[in-house]
Amino acid sequence: MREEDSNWFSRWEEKLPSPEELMPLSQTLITSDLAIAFNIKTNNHNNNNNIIQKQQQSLHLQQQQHNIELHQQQQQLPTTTSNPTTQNLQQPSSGDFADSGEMGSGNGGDEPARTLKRPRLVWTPQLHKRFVDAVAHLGIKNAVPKTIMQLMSVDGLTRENVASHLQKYRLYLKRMQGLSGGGSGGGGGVDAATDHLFASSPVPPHFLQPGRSNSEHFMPFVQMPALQHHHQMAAAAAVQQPQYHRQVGHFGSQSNGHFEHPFMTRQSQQQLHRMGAPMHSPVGGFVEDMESANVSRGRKVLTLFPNGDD
DNA sequence: CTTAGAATAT
DNA sequence: TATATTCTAA
Repeated sequence: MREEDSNWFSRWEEKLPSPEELMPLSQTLITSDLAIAFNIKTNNHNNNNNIIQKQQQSLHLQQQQHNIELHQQQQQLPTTTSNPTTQNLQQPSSGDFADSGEMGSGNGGDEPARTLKRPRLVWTPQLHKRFVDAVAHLGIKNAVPKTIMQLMSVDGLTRENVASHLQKYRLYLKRMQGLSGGGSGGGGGVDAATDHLFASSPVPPHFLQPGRSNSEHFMPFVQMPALQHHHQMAAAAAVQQPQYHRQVGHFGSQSNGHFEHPFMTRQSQQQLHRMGAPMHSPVGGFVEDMESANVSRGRKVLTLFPNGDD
C-alpha cells in the first residue's frame, strides 16, 4: 500500500500570528551593534532581481520549566515590491566583525554587513522531512537545490543550504543502494549514527531507482492531511545562534489548550516563472512543537525541535 | 549570467 | 561529523 501521499501536504499557514501576538521587532532584544548587524542587508551577489522579501520572525525563548516564553516578531513586508529595505536576516557569529582593518583606504565603506556569517543551519529531522518530501514530490529530475528550496518554503533556507544537504543526501541514497542485495560485508555501516538524520525520514522508493521512475508529476497544490494525531513539528530553520534570535517557526500560543494556527515559513517567490517551477504550495504540514531549546554540549547550538519524532 | 554539483574547508 | 564555502561545469 502506498500511503506515502497520504499526509504529504498540509495546510499552509492558516494565518499568521496576529500582530497583537507579535511584538514589534525591537532592538530591545539585541544590542545596537547587533541591530546594525541585523539591519544591514546581506550581500547577496549583485543581482538586481534578488530582492528577497522575507518575513522575519524572531523569537525569544526563555527556558522555563514547562513553558517557554517566546516572542515572535513578524516583520511585515511592504506589499509593494518597491521596497528593498525590508531585508534583514543575518546572524553575526560573534562580535568579531566590523573591525579588522577596514579602513581607509578609499572608500569608506562601511557596511559591516559584509563579513557577516549566517549561523550554521541545523538540519532537524523535521527539516529533513520537509526536504525529503519536497524532493519526493518534485521527482529526482526536478529536485534541484533551488526548486527544493522553494518547495520547502522554509524561511531562511538558502539554496546552498539545500545544495549541501542534497549532496549528502544523495550520497546517503547511493550508499543505501549499494548495500542492497547482499553484500553484507562490506563496507559499511548502515545504521551508523551518521545517517540517523536521514533514517528519520522514509526514503521514497523511486529514489532508489535511478533510471526509472520519473514522471513529471507535480503536486503543487496543497493537500489536506488526513488529520494527523501526532503532532508534527514545523520545519523551521534551526540555527546556531550564540545569543541572537533567528527567524524560527512560531506556534500558536496555547490558550485554553487550544492551538492557534500553525505558521509557515514563506520564501520569497522570486521570479521562477521560468521552467515549471511548482512553487505553488509548499510541502508538508506542520505544527510546531518546540518545547525546549536543545543545547548541545560543547557547542552552543541552539536547536529547536527536540527530537521526539521517531 | 545563473545554477547544479562536486570538492574542499571549517 | 555536519554544514559552509569554494570552484568548475552546464
